[in-house]
Amino acid sequence: MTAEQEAEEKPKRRTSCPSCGGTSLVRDYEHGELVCAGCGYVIAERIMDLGPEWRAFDQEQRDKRGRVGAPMTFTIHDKGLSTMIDWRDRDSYGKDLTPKRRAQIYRLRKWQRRIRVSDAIERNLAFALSEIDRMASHLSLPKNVRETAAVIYRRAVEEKLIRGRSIEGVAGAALYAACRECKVPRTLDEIADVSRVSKKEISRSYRFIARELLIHLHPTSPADYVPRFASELGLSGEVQSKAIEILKEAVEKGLTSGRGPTGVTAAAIYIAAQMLGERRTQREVADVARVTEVTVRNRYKELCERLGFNCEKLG
DNA sequence: AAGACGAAAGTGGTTGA
DNA sequence: TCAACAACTTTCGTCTT
Repeated sequence: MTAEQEAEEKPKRRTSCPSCGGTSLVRDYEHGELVCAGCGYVIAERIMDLGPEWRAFDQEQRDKRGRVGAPMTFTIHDKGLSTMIDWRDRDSYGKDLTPKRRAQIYRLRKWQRRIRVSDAIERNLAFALSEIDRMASHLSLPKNVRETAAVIYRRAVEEKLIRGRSIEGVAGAALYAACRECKVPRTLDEIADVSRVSKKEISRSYRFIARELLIHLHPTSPADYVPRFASELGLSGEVQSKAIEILKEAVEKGLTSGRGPTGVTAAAIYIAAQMLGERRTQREVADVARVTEVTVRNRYKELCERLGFNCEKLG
């Protein structure tokens, strides 16, 4: 049995190296790999890091860095997490404060009260922005996309579009819009995967804020998906350019309108890879593009027919 | 045996009355 | 609000490499 076949059998957990038989396996979380310490054989990729993302060298640090404690509550305005200025006019040693100090503390308390009122909006914003950031890092999105998403979200707040909608939904929608605006498109599915809400909710929010904020994005160009899909398939730069070339022609002939851009992209990559002898199966291409083989096939057929490729001779 | 192909029925979202 | 509709998916059987 080959290593690949063994790796396919998911439920099994590897305890020994299929290459050298060694039993000391190392989890390399930095690269997300399970590696044999003996021979360096990479047994599994994309393993999940189950531990915290921080490191601690002693108990004190662990206590400090651990975030698992009493649950946050959303019913208290500040989720019970904010620092409160004590009402007693004592310092931390329990001594009385000087009159001057007391006056200063009084002013601080006053401001804390005031700030809390406008805090409702800020709180909403802070939560949404951290949510955007969380999703963006799951999707490995660059900073400019996060910034754009944040700007869109802020505008949505200013226009009072959040009311009646979930913060997560709008955050997802903002991120989706930002991705498209920055020409690093992610599909709604991908956003939904890292979001806490459904795809439906995100798309509803997206349509709504896009209309209200007068964001009109051009329909996503299939070519924008090429680099990501191609690199996920481990295809060369030549294949990418070829795919983009094919797509350009397809756009000119109107083969893309009304079609899902990902399906068209998948087909173009499939053809390009075949032409340049870096053949990938329809299944592989379909998987990275998150469409079905059938869709790849249909687009592929159309492209071949209309662009005059000879399907039979491609392989 | 895996991959490619195609038919047919099903699904979720859009559109227009 | 509802039905019609196009795109896409799911499923499954057959053909090809």
